[in-house]
Amino acid sequence: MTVTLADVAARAQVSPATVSRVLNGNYPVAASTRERVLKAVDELDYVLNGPASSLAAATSDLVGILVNDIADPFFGIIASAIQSEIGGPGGRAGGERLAVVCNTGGSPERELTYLTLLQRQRAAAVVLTGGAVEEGPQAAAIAAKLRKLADAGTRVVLCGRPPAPDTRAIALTFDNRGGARQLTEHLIGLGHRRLGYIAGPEERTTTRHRLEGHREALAAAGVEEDPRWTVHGRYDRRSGYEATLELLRRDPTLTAVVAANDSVALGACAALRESGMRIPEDVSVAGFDDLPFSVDAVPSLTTVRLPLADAGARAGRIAMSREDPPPGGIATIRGELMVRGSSGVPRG
Amino acid sequence: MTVTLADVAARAQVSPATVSRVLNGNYPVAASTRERVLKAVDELDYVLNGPASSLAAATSDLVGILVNDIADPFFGIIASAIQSEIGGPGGRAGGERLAVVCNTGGSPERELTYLTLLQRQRAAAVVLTGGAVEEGPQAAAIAAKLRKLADAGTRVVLCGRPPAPDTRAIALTFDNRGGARQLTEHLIGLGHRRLGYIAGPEERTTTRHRLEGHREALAAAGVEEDPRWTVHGRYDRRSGYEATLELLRRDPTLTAVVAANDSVALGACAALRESGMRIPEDVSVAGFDDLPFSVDAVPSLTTVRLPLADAGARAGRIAMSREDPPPGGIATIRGELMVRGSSGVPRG
DNA sequence: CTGTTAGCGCTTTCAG
DNA sequence: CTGAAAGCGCTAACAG
Repeated sequence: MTVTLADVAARAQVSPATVSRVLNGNYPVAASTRERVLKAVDELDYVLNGPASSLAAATSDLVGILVNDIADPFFGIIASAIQSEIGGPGGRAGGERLAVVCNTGGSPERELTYLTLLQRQRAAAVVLTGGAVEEGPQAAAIAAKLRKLADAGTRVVLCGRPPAPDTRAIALTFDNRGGARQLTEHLIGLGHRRLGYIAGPEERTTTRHRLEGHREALAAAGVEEDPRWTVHGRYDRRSGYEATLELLRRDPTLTAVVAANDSVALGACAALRESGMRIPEDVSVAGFDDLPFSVDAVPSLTTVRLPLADAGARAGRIAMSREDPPPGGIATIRGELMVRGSSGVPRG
Repeated sequence: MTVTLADVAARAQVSPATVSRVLNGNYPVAASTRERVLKAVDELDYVLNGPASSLAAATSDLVGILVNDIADPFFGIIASAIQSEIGGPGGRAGGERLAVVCNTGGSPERELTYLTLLQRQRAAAVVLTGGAVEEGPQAAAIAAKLRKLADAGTRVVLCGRPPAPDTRAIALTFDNRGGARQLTEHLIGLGHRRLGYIAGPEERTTTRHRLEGHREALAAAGVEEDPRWTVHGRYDRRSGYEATLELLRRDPTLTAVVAANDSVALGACAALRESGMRIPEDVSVAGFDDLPFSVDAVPSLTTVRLPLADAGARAGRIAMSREDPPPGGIATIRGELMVRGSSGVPRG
């Protein structure tokens, strides 16, 4: 029923070994033979059996990309960039690699499951994107898994994620702390002293680093922080909306709201507007990431631009060994403060 | 070096077959034996070899999800819903399936490449999302490929994509034509007679259907259309921005702009605002899809809501054979008109 | 309920 | 440059 390599060999009057060699293009084959084989492949409409090939060669063309939330453009942009560097020719068997993205939903359990699945498939490389969860037994299990993957020859790259010690994983980390600090310094420079902060989920590294940067700026300027000014939520719009309402309830005198990311910031804007406050006249708002929609929000959003696509592309090239890993296996990627319409001098 | 099933069998003092059986859980095994095997698996830190397993069983746990643009939440939401129905237990070997999303970038060539790659891997199912390209040799090649996949036992489901005749693929189609028609009828009902239309890329089915719906409404109301009122672009914000500037240049008397989707509509809003026009007082704007950000745009966007998550979930269940396919293999999913702040009576 | 026995389809030395 | 042969690690009858 299904046509195998042996069928192709028979039709091209060569041995299976030869067919394999032309298909993989990793061994000298006479031009005339190659053509004959290719012709047979075409006529028979032959499709290589991936599992058989992977089994025999003990490697595969699968490359996994793990993201926390596939519906969030933050990850979409990174994943897209990674794929563009991976999808191209360069793999074994036919030249193409199967770059696939796996949606973990931010859950360490699912992350672990996907890593195991990828390990089973003997993936050629794995790229983990976005912040990690730092606590709980899962965190250690994930580190252990990364180590095993690396030991088994799978290339492991972290993109927008802090380094994982003792795992041999290459890390391209965003300087979330520094970016957040710059952003809050900007607000303080404008005269703000009462700043609300909408943080992401508690246990994530990204959340912690951004919050720390914010507090560093506050401390450096001698601004005392009120515990009521920090609220935790998720990295989405709705969360920003709700958190802002909560902040306003706790302290209506706030003059600025700093959000964990741009989506949250837009939710914050909506909540402020509905509460009858103007942006930035009454309250300034700032986001993080500089996703495409942030420029033409109304008013346009002050935020920190992260070079998502560049970082993703670089991670992809490193995963494909087309670019050398950074010295020490760790690179820190800085963000750039984008001052726009949503931030201004405080009212009153 | 790497531990195999035979090693586990030796340690648990059973045959390899038995180990396989407990791992796959598809065959009766004595509880005591099972425990012994599981213990050995754990102690040896054994990981199933996916390729070997797939080769022997002639199937795999891979499920492919093809999307046009992974950075677009439209696809992210669908993909996420599909994965949530697939990722769960239910596969062979260990219970988990590897649901992976492949980013085609809207290119038929890459779509074909991914389908071939998935075919190689003997994927259990493939879900194609979003509009298709209808012309060119690639279109036929893709149909042929889908047929072959189905013949080889891979379940093929189309989600938000028109049916593919003679391919045995199940289709969950969005009623783009009907939704677009309703939307334009709404605008006409408000009194608009000079409507600009920003269409998507020329050759896509989604583009064509939405445009046709728009024109149907126009024709039904006896509104004559000026060819200058239609501009083609991409499905993104920037495209909406540029197209709107172009429309305004061609005919400054337009009172409404209908966009191919919500992202395009937001770009249109930005362009209008920069041109000094108020929404909806001077120009009404309408989108399509009702993505999450559309409600709290300013003003909130009049659009057509597509039940993206529901459709994705259903596609996922059908792909997993957990839900019966619709009669005839085709289901049409309607959109719902959402009238919001961006549309109003025409000026003057 | 468990063991034995054949392969699944391909890659890869090792010869020629 | 090409062929022969020996597995890769697992599953699936088939017996017991």
